[in-house]
Amino acid sequence: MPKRERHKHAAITLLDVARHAGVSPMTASRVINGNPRVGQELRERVQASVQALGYRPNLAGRSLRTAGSARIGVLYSNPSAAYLNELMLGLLEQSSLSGAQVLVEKCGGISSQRAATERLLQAGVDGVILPPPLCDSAQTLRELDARGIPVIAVATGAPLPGVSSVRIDDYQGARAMTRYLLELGHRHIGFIQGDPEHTPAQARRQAFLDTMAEAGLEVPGTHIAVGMFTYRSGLEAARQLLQLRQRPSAIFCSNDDMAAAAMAVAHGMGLHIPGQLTITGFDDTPMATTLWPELTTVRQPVTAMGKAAVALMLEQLRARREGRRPAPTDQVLKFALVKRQSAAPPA
Amino acid sequence: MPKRERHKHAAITLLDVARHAGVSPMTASRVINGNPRVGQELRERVQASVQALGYRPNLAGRSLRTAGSARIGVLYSNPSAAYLNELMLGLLEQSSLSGAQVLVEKCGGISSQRAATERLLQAGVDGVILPPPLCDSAQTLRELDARGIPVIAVATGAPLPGVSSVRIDDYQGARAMTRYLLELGHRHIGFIQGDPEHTPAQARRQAFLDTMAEAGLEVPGTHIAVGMFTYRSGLEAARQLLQLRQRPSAIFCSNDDMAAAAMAVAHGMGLHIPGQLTITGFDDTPMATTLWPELTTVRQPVTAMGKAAVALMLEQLRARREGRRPAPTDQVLKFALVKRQSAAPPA
DNA sequence: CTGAAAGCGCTTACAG
DNA sequence: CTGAAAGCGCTTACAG
Repeated sequence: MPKRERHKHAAITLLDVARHAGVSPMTASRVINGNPRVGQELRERVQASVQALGYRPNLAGRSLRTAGSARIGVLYSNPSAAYLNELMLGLLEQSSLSGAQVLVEKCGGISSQRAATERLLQAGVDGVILPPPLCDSAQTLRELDARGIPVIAVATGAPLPGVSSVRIDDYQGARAMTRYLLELGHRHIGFIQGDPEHTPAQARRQAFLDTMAEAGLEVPGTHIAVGMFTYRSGLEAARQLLQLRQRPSAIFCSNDDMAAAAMAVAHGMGLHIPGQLTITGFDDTPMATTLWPELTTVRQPVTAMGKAAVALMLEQLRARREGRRPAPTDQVLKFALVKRQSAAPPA
Repeated sequence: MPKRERHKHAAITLLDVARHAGVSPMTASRVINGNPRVGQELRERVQASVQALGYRPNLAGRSLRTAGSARIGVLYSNPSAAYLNELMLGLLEQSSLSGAQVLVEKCGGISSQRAATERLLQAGVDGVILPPPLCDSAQTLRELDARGIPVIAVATGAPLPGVSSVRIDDYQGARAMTRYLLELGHRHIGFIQGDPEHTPAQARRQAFLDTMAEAGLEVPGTHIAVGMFTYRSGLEAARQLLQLRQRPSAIFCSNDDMAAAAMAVAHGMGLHIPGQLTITGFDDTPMATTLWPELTTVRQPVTAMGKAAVALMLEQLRARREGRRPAPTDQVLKFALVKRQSAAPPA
């Protein structure tokens, strides 16, 4: 086959594998997809052929039949660039793996939510993924539900009944961080909270207060500063906390951006971190490892959450196609307390 | 058709459009792909139908025939998380649009480059995209070339002859920034350079020196500090520059991470930015708008570069398939000088 | 300029 | 447990 010769790296196809193993394409397909209804011997022969030929499935071919042209809309409104970036990475990676198509729409205010939703529906999306803060927008959720479009809320702090979600347990995450600070010996801990309208901010704050209370520690109102999750708001909040007569020995910030700001303020005041002041964050964005000292924070696996959201959506669409009614799923991924250099016992 | 009724949002297919317009699927396809060999009237009818039905092509179907299962390898070694993130976004977006498949391999040292390359070839990739710093690795380039695998170098500072690349003009970018600082009235400008082994670092440095020389300004050796593109190295370099007897009134940092570090150091010394000190960066990463004051920097369109790299690769693969010998292309995207709040005239 | 036929690689029913 | 047939949505030759 001279035509094949020309491009030396023509990809191996399922047919090649089947021939090499001496089975039908169907059997090869079953083995590759982990279908258990295949005899031991054939299974092994196919697996060996896959190895030998270095076979990798062609996703276009697969998706044409399977996830079959599933279209997933992403409606976002105003998250941080870094966050959306990481999320999209997971979304695109998984959809490219599963052969689904991703359509992205941005919307500004509430008014344009309607228009953006319309555009997505017009394009024939089968389901919609909602990153924060839209994941908590009752209006958007209602509208999509009315059209019969399945929705996955990503990173909500309080999943609504009937809505599927992919998230971490913000409450437990903030609890773990608070406990860690207590274990280090801190007693006067300041807290910078995030946008009060966002459910994750609420959960993190509540966890902090509860955990302190359980340890028998009272948190004076002055030790809670309200930020908006932005660096700039973090500057203001940190100044507030660090100018107190009795300065806290540690500041727990509701996200990394505000922690970075707190660090800048502390450095500006000549405070050594973590020698004189412990600062911790939440999210583990790329910024956390850029800073010096590197930030102790709670890792939120954003990319993995993006992948999970697509996988979950595909699963639900498949269920619908088969006539089942998929139950709303609340998928909670694991957070991790990442100990770096910005936290230490109090002086 | 009861089956169709069940999922209300079944996507419109090319066949639907063709029927709606009363033409053959082929004609519809031609119109959608901008093929000029279609009569005016049919063209308009098809376009109207596309609008009316809200048709969006199914990429899986298309790619199966066209970009036809093209596989693009990405071999990366050690860039910053934020950079890789942004680049991958473009890579995945474009490949998902074109229906190409992306396979990613990470390699550590030089030794593992061979192994990683092997793995990609084994998987049947048709071409390889090389982000920095691998884009400048003569060894990797040679190896892939020997196998007849086309390569696209991304963001190299000095494209090698015979190698296709997608990049910005680092020299002109750094030149524009230097000119801007001169226009603001700065004469004593410090420079923090990046990893001396990286070609973009070299180009940026040379542009700074040349532009200063053209303005008749001598740059004392003490005004050049060597960093490694990392935040941490930026701290050290900034301290060095700010402790000079005659402190520069502006510091031009070779990337945003080091600029963020310089800001932290300056704030630590109680210097007001930009009132007492101007600081500028390069790249325009998400960090640039997180900081306060927001960073004046040179925007490198990383996501667009990722898209362009995939598009270029697909074009070259197509040329090969058709028997042509694609000439090496050096695609230079536009940078932009982004003026924010960290730069101002000297006091 | 327009269209009928075939096929990209894979998997879903349908048989045995 | 295994396989022959058909088709997902699109586009590439091949005709006219």
